[in-house]
Amino acid sequence: MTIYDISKKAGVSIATVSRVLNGSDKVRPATRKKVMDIIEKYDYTPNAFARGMGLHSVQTIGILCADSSDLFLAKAVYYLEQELQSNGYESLLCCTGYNLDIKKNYLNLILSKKVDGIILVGSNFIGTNEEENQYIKDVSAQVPIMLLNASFDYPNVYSTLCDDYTSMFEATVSMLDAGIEDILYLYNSNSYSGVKKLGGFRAAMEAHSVPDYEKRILFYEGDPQQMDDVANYLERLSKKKLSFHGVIASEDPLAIGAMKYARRQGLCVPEDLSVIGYNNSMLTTCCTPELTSVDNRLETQTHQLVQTLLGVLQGEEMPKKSIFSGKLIKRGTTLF
Amino acid sequence: MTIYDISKKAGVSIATVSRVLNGSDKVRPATRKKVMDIIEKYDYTPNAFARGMGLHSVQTIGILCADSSDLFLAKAVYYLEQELQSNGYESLLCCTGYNLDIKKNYLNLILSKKVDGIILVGSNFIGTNEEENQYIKDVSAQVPIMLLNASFDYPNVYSTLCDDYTSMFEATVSMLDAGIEDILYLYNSNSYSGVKKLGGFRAAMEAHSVPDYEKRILFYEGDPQQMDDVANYLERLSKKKLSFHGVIASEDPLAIGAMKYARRQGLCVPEDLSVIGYNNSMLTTCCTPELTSVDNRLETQTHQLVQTLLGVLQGEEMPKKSIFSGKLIKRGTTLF
DNA sequence: GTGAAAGCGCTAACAT
DNA sequence: ATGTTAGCGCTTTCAC
Repeated sequence: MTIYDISKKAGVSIATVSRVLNGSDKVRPATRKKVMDIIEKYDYTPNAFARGMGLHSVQTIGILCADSSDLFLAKAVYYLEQELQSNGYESLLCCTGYNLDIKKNYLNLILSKKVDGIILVGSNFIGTNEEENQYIKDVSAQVPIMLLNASFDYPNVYSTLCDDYTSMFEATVSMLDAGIEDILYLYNSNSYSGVKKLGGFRAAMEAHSVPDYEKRILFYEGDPQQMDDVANYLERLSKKKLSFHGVIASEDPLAIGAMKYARRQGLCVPEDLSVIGYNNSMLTTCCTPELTSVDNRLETQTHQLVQTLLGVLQGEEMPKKSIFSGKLIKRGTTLF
Repeated sequence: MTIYDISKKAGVSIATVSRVLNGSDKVRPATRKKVMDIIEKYDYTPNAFARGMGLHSVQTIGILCADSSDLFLAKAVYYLEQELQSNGYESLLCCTGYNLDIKKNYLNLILSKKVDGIILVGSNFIGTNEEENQYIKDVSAQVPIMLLNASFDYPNVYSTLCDDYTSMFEATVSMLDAGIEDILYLYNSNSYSGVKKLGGFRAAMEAHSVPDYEKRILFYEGDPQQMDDVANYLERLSKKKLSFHGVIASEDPLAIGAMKYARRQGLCVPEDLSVIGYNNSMLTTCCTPELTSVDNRLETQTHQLVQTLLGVLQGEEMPKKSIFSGKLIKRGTTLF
């Protein structure tokens, strides 16, 4: 069923059908109804490809994320999808994995679909050196690039993020103020936000003149979602006489791993060990005691990101960078 | 930059460029190289819309799921995406929400993109009466429909699922055999698999001649992910003198809610209350004790689904229905 | 207000 | 092995 079939059945030209389809006001109501009836009767839907060819925009946004099964990313994608949808945009999702070359390919692939803009979800799309980020510069020449939870200063690139540095700084200070100085910092990513968080932690330790804190900063290599493995890792560590009475993790699952470790060691949380997670995911309320965690206001972020994008697409001047402060949600794994 | 520009610069016809682009073997290597060089030099990417118009297939599969932030669905989507990708297919994801009309719209929308097949993730796409499922019949006339975790017998509709009936039957029997008869069955969906699970539970109760079990079958109306609310719900219930020493839930979060309830009441899990969840999600290892749960072999399912789809697309005759048995993963919330 | 006709960029059948 | 050309289904001038 094509526009020709419909026009024939309705006794009008294809131009008129097209006008009805696109809501032009230059169609007599009677004609419109006649055409609409046929369209509905035959359940006709215009071919998106043919349509996209003529059109400049097809009201579609490309969303790239490394792993849609990650709790944080999945939620972000969901919010974005909903927000875009309610603004009349469709979204095209690609899960790229964490490999740089594959990410590049996907970016080009999604670009060839004539998307109006691209959202990169998660800070893992931004590398630390210029060369790594070249592919973003290239693409930004064609469509606006929106970064969620990352920042990159370049024309036509817009960033929306949580102030992870300050959030982590404050979370750390809370723990220090509670008298815990031997804090283990557990992280698993050197992404943009990963670096910021670590920076915040270090700054807090410096500000409190904690001696020798670097030895308690640990990069966890494995899959953080395997919380038992995280616990194993910490057990091995404690045998090496590295003592700690607090754990701050860059992600909730790592924090849960620390809680598992504590349980195995017969340590009480929070009396013997305080734990703070990050992301305020649903995991925080699954464990006992419930996990104190930093909320990075994901929903606020996604909302703002889409608003900025819509503005940009309408040619308005929009802020290049929107930063929201995070918030420590105090639950049962901390005494303060 | 179009195929015409490239052909001009390379001094060949557009047909030759097209052949190079599509990897035809009827191009002399020298010609191919000449064209490729130009393509790379100008960083040319063919227009996907123009391409899609000519082509019959664009190697794209539409994936519909109600809510990509649901732990189970997110994981399913992820596996599917990876599997399709490694077989040379792209995927187009839409999150539809749970409203029937919106789901229908999305189906049509995704169809208009000329996808080669459509995967409906989660049993909430299949209703209990014929009329609800009409939209699936309509679409199946055009492309194969793959159902994950649901079943619907109709031409060109293929189902891949876990034998939820038997899995739930066996899980229930395990608990009954352990001497617990007053089991609370907590569920929140009357979807295809929801109905199967409940059926399995009932059958087990019948088989053990448990009296009066219907009064302990409870439909939870709220959002199961809000586990505190689930606990509240159960507290209200226990005040109404409904006693139970076991909880079987149709989803892990509901089971976690039950564990929260137990803790508030000062009940020990599993000594005073046994709990079984469903889906074997990552939540099962977040709580204490860890949650016994039914594993529905999601990865096996998604693998099989994609294999079946690929077969169908190649015109092979494939099984209309693939059923895998689930498995009870015993952890700390049960004594058996 | 409506129709005729010229593209949009590509694929594929056909011709050479 | 390569070129020519007719569509694919739609949008959008430009006439009427």
